[in-house]
Amino acid sequence: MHKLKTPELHVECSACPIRHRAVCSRCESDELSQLEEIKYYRNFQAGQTVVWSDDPMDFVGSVVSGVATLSQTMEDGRTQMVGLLLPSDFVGRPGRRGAAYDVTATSDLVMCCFRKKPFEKLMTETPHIAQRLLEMTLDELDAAREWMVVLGRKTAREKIASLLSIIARRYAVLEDRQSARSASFDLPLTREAMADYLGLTLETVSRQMSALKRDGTIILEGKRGIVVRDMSRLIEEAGDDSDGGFLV
Amino acid sequence: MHKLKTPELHVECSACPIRHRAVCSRCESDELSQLEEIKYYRNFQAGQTVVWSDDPMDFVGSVVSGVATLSQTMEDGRTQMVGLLLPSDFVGRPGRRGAAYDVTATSDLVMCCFRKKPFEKLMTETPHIAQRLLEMTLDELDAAREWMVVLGRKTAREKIASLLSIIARRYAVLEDRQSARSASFDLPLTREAMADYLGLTLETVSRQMSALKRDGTIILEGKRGIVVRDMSRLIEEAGDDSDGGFLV
DNA sequence: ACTCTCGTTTGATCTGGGTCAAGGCCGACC
DNA sequence: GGTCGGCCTTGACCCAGATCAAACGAGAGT
Repeated sequence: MHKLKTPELHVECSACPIRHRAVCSRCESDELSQLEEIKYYRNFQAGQTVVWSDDPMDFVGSVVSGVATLSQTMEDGRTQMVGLLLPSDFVGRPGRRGAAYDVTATSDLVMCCFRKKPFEKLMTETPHIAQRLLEMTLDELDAAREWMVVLGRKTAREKIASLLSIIARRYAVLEDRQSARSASFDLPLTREAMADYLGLTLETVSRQMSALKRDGTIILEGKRGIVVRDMSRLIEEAGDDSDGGFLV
Repeated sequence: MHKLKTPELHVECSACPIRHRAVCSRCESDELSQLEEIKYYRNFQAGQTVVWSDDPMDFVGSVVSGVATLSQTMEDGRTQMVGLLLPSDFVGRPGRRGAAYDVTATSDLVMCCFRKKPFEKLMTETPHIAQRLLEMTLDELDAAREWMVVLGRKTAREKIASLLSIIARRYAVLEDRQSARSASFDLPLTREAMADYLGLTLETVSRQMSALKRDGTIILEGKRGIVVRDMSRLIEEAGDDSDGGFLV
């Protein structure tokens, strides 16, 4: 986690995977300078759409701050979220035409972007960037598959607990508080968005949230604030196999 | 699709992605010879486990013929399939420790394998292999996400229709009969395996199969043979968004 | 031919979560 | 301060799919 010196923007790019994960891990300065040239930042407001599923999507990038979702909608309106993008997550499909999913900001969002063409060129010229991207894509694939278990086999209560523990864990990592027994964070999703993630209705989400509150597993502070008293309790509620893995 | 000259085995490797997709697409002979050295074939019988989810998994490879599944099981026994491996699909996680999922042969299976260490070495030395693998992993990710929609938002009938049309489409591609109006194939999965894929019970799967048969969408020939009268009808039953995409 | 096993089908009943409907809460805007 | 519009909560009822249970069919072994 380091400050970028893009003074016009004053953004702390704790996230940028290319710089932080792919490049910094090897620190080759010529790549850094190439990346600086094609890099730019974009801001979105809560609720705004970043790209539509069939837009050309001429960039790739990663989330610096805020939360975005990837979702897919059937013609009759049923929608399913297929990915949750938290700070440090990468978006984009190098070598692919369209976006394939709707990308929506669910809170105010800052993204660090690279124009796609030059990024792809850079990728073919710089072997370990492709390797890093493969690495990251494998992580996403693991997360997606883990999520298939949630969608296919868990009860409503377990689904909610799974979602909360994933988000809590992710923020714990970002804030380096991983060993804490309790956790608190702002849940940047509406009940409807949670429902779309979990394959439930918003009423069921609401009822299960109330139930978890009622028996003391979580505390709701205002509309979005969530306090988890005891992470291990929550993880147990999630019915988690494989110790809860490292979803999303 | 070309014959391999590995005479000891007499296998037609229509599948091997490294050779066929990554290498053949560029045909660089030095790589071919390197690959030949670390390549070997493995046969499995129907029902046999290829690797357990926490096994070290010292190889990567691809399916030459037959069908395998990737699945995950919760401690209480609920299981969810997270991937279906048909001929030409790649298995393995270069740069990863374990297998992460149970891999099981659901029919007699031939795999073309590469020992992992040398394969990884080759990968770092040969940029476009990493790129090809990234490509393939992105495809898998798309398939997994498409499947999340099926699991999260489709009805039992739509789920069955989705599964059948995915498999039909995959075999159509393999056999190069893509434009055919009808399709027929052996469904190499038990009702239980289908249920595990679809997040249903085997009874529900059986009932929905009977229903699809009853109203003439499919014909069952013996226990495993399936004939689809009219693919477009089946795809419609699948409730498919995005024209049915290119799942799995 | 008989029977054992394994997968499958079908029926009867139950239930978790969906659906429909009515308020409640709170910040924004007049 | 009032009311309007977004969310969220809660209740009452319903239904798709789960669960429980029985029986069927086909291949394999004796």
